[in-house]
Amino acid sequence: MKAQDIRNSFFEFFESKDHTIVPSAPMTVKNDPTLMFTNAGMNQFKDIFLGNREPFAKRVANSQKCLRVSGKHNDLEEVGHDTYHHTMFEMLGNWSFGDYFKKEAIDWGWEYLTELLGIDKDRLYVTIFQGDEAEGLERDDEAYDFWAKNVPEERILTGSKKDNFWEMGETGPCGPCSEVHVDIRDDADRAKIPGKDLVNAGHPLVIEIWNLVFIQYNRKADGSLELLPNKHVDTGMGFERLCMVLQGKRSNYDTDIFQSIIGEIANITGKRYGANEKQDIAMRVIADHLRAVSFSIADGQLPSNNKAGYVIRRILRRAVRYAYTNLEVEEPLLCELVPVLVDTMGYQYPELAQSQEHISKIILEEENAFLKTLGKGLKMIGRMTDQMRKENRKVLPGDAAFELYDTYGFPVDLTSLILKENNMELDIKGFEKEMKGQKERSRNDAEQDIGDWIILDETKETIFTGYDKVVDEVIITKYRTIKAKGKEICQLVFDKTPFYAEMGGQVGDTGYIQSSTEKIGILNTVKENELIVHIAEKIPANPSARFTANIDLEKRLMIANNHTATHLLHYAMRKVLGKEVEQKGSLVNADKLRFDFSHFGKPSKEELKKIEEIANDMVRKGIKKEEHRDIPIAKAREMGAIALFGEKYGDNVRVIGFGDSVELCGGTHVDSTSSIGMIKIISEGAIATGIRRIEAITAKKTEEYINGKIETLDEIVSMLKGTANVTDALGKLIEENSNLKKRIEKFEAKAAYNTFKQLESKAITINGINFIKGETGADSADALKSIASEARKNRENTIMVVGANINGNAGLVAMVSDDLVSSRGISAVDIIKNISGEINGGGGGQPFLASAGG
RNA sequence: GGGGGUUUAGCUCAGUUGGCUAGAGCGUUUGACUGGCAGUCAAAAGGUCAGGGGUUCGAUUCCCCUAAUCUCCA
Repeated sequence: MKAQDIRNSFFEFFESKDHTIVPSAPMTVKNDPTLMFTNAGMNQFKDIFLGNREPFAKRVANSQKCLRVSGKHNDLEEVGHDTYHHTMFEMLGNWSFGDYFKKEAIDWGWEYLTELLGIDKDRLYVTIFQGDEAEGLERDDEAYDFWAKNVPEERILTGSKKDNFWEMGETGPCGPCSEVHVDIRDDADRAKIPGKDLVNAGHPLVIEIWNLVFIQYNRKADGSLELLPNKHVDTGMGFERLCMVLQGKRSNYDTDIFQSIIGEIANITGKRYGANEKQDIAMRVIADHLRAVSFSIADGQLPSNNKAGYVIRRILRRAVRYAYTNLEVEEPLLCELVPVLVDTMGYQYPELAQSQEHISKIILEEENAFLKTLGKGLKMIGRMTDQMRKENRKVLPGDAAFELYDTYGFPVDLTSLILKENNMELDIKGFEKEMKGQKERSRNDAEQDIGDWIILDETKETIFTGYDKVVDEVIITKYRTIKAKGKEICQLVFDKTPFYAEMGGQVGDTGYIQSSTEKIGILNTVKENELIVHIAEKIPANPSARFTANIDLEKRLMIANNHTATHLLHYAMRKVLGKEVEQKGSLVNADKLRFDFSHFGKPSKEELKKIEEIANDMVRKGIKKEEHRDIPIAKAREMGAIALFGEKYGDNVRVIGFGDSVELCGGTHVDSTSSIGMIKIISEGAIATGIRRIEAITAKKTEEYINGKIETLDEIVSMLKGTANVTDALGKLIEENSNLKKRIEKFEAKAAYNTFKQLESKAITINGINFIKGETGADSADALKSIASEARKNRENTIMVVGANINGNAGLVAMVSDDLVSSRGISAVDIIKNISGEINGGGGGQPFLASAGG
């Protein structure tokens, strides 16, 4: 059975059980401070579990692309060394939101695996939660009973809290879970040790394939558990493992999902998979990481130097490192593999196929950059080993290796390898100590104390009224405080709010709320998943009061100007530069707008001018806003609305149109484009391969900008005595200036020579050495030095000391001609040190020329 | 978010207790050799030493701030 057929059979099975099949959410996560990447199928439903959003369907199933590389689940360092760890994987899942519970979840799970897929029942084991005394939790007898109807009792095992109690995080929904394990060893091995002894024991061929989570509790900040009113089912089945089982393989990497990629690696490198363990590891690493990086880029997360982007960069570099050491590949390799990946996965994930060219280019760029980093590191480590050899040392100190790693990004295992090749070793303990210190610092910094929500009102969803209102009557439904680094952040949630929460590049609103007794500033508004959270100055003395919420109007208007201008520029760019221009990110605040877009090559000045022209024509026409709220996404597409890849849209969307510019957008806009006044692009540049950024301003900011420019120009014109052609006049001036400079230099050199000559005529002889001294009219230390240099150029057997009044300070320069320095060891520095006391100063320099001041 | 590094000519980089009139290689321009090109030799142009502030007689060098960039940790 091909991978694609297996995926489809899952969808068809749960469709027949009245489930709605939904597409995978993007692998990159926005609006959730606790999560950078989707790491489980349930992420996109988190708000439903938390009770912040009503479910759109009671039963849902999907295949979710996941990435596990940071935080609680971090398998990165395992990947490649065994046959089943992955960074990116697909998770098949079925979900019940307050609908069916343990019975159906268990029955259907068993039915799908054994009847539909025909997995041998003798090879399956299930586990249930054994209970936990400390938590006051009992054994999950319910689950046991339902399993017992399908499975012989000796195949039902119990598991501890670690394996069989699932928690989303420190706080939040949780509950017991039941896992299905499969034993794919051959019969001889199975006869020797019974499979049930190997369940959850880390055996690569006795593995968990499905986890059924029964969410029935909520974990509070104080650690206690409370029963949820609505119980949910959350299941996850690792797709790659399932394929391995069904295709009769012993390794995930032997399935058709990975084999095409590995085949291509073998093809390019000329090495055979299966011939050599070290090379096999590298090939698995590369195949796995290629998927993670490519999908991430397709979802809009490019490799970069911090946060999520940095995680992606690290994955990519790990792959390059393995290619470099184990496969001896010293040129970009991953970028060559993208087409094969698109061939095998593009049908299920069209976003991948769409950005193929872009992905290849980005990866190529990254690979080159890292190969350069490696080259630098190799040079440094070469210097270190040379030094060690000289000093006859064999052990590289841990802090040196740490510096290589921490500051220059040179992988420590490579350091270790190179040392070994030189018959040296690494003080690994010292390295780890440094590493621990680094982690400590970061942890201390990140420490924060999140309080429980204090719930005043059971209203779940905040209604956003800010499209129509700027002031609204609200009540606080819940609030909490977060302590971090001695600062306290107060968060408020309302039943409804005119405050726009930071989203889609548009910054959050600020303003204040007021009751009959107090007024509290709102410093920012952010989204946590779907929850609109107001960051307040403080918690109100009486949180149950009624409040009037007021947004900062002036700021909101500027933001709206800039957001609408972004749409107009986007439209104009697609018109001028072509339809392949796609938005890759944007920032809209009260001061300016920033817009990143995909485009290869620099737009010409004329093109930029044309873009501005088209957008400003639309501004002047005073086009009225056309807004459609809550229309089906299919209809929006019919209207020609531009949607963004890597963005999660619900079934119903909001469409904003200004004339021919039509976009899906949740932001706030002006009623008529005339409010924008004028759009001015103030910068354009590249930020990554194939990605460029423009910045622009609108309305009053444009006026200020243009007036500022005109003022400067006026000043220049008046300085040039009102000349007609400023550029010509300036050009002439610059040329003249440079000619004059050259002439002055010549004169100064000549003057210096003359001064030298003049002083030389008064030279005296001491101990057979010509001695020249005197005060000069030089006005800078450099001029003094010039005079002394003339002497050095023209005379042997000479010592010279000259002085001058330089801006009220005494300046002295001493010169000793080269022959005296080398033959008699006389140093100008000694001379200058001796005499600088006379002028109350200090000095120094080289043996032949030294200066002092005082 | 925190730690460390980097920023010097168009490019790649030197510059060692603070003082050399700030250098090299490549590239550019010009000249010579050659039938022409490649090449070799010679010469020249090209620097607000990232920006701002401070210490000092004097800062590319030391200290502080800002920005960009790299890197590690979270």
